Amino acid sequence: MLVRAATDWTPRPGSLAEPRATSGPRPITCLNEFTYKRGETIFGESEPAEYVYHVKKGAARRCKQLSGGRRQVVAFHLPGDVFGLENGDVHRFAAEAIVETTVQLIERQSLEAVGESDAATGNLLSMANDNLRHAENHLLLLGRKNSMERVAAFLLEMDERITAARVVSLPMSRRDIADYLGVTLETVSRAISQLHRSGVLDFPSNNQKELVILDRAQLASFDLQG
Amino acid sequence: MLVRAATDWTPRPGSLAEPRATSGPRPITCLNEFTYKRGETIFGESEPAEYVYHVKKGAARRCKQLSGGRRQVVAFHLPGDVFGLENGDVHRFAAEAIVETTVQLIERQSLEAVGESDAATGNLLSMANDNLRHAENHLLLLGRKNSMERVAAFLLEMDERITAARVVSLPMSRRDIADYLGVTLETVSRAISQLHRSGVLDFPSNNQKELVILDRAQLASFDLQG
DNA sequence: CGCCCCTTTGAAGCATATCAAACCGCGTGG
DNA sequence: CCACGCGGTTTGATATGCTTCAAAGGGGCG
Repeated sequence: MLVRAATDWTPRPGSLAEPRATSGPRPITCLNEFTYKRGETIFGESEPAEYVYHVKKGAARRCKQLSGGRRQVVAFHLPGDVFGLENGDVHRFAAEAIVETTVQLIERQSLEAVGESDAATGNLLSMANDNLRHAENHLLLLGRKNSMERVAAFLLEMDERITAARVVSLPMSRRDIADYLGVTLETVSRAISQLHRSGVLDFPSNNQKELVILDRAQLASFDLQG
Repeated sequence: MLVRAATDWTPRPGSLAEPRATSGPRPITCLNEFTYKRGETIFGESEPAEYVYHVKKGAARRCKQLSGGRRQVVAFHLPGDVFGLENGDVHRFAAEAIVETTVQLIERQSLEAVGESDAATGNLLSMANDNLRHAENHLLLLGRKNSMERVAAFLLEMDERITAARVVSLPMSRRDIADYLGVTLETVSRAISQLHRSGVLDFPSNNQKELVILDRAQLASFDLQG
């Protein structure tokens, strides 16, 4: 097992006064600056995404902590950058100040009202955000998962999307899968063979593009959860 | 050197009649279906992004060919998916039909007109697309680059963003860099040391967070170009 | 000055790439 | 109908790049 990442950086729970804790309507209408000290959490994973952040000074990292002490930093945010805009209503990654960092907070609602006034544009934005979410999930896979975790994640993804009558019909070749997962086709093949031997999946027809997942729970246990 | 990807799949240049070749205003106003055969290119890298594609049947891959025969598939698109919406006016990845695939073509302009009518929403969309572009570039890095290429790409990115008077001031630790690049901090350190020994960069002060890039061209040559 | 944390450097192990060959389903043509 | 060839897949053996484990250096701050 590869364990490549940080365990020693400690977000400080509840160390912040205003921006993280509030939930109701706030006196701020649009702009407001706030300064975080080195190492402080700007927002945590799964926190409500109430603000969008505009970096004025300093630097922040946006990242996710995975099991096994692994961490993936998806982006660094420097002065001028805007971050924290989410598709859903919670942040999918944590944001932390790398050094003392001043951000301008923008209420999300003030942006949303505009976006939703225009259905067509709202759809465009929603599409872009869907793509972004997929890309960011894939960053975790490519950055921090080993080959078995990658293949398990892939099969679960396909299982969600293209199952017809319990059988997953993969249209793409092993090479396509490999290039998607950032490994070689041999590695993909070996992982699938191992899952077959473990009884997690089976090949109902005599071709390799159709498979049945026999033990979804065990397959999920091969994947890594964020 | 790791060479992990495909060389044998061959997009067929100019094999398509209508959707790829046209440039002027077209009779299609909004919807139009088109079917691609297995292996056909739906659009190539750097082609004008005139349409957005809605998959009706089949499957497509969106990918980029890198030097050294490496390829990264950034996404598979299955029925119901929409793809091909770009921030700029060219496609940054190629799209190819994996099997016989029917897509609904939507003229990009018909969407854009709406988006730009609303400046605030246009900005939101633009922000989301900026994030998406960054994430997709990072997918290439995490999926297909070796450690030296990753570190070189990182230094070039930081050089563009935080150079003050020729000196690049990195606010983040080696561990942060490592978790961003999907390697260990030791690997980052070794790569930077090697670049130092090669005369590509130097440390003007006696701390490791400030560095000067002496030979930008050589540094770029350590990176991998898509 | 001395401690602490971060970084660098070294040595060894391991996961995955690479190289190679066998296997297999499938279409083709004899 | 079967031999043949072909592309894709599986499996095996070896190589290697990066991780892991370990320890030494070095700068900043008390």
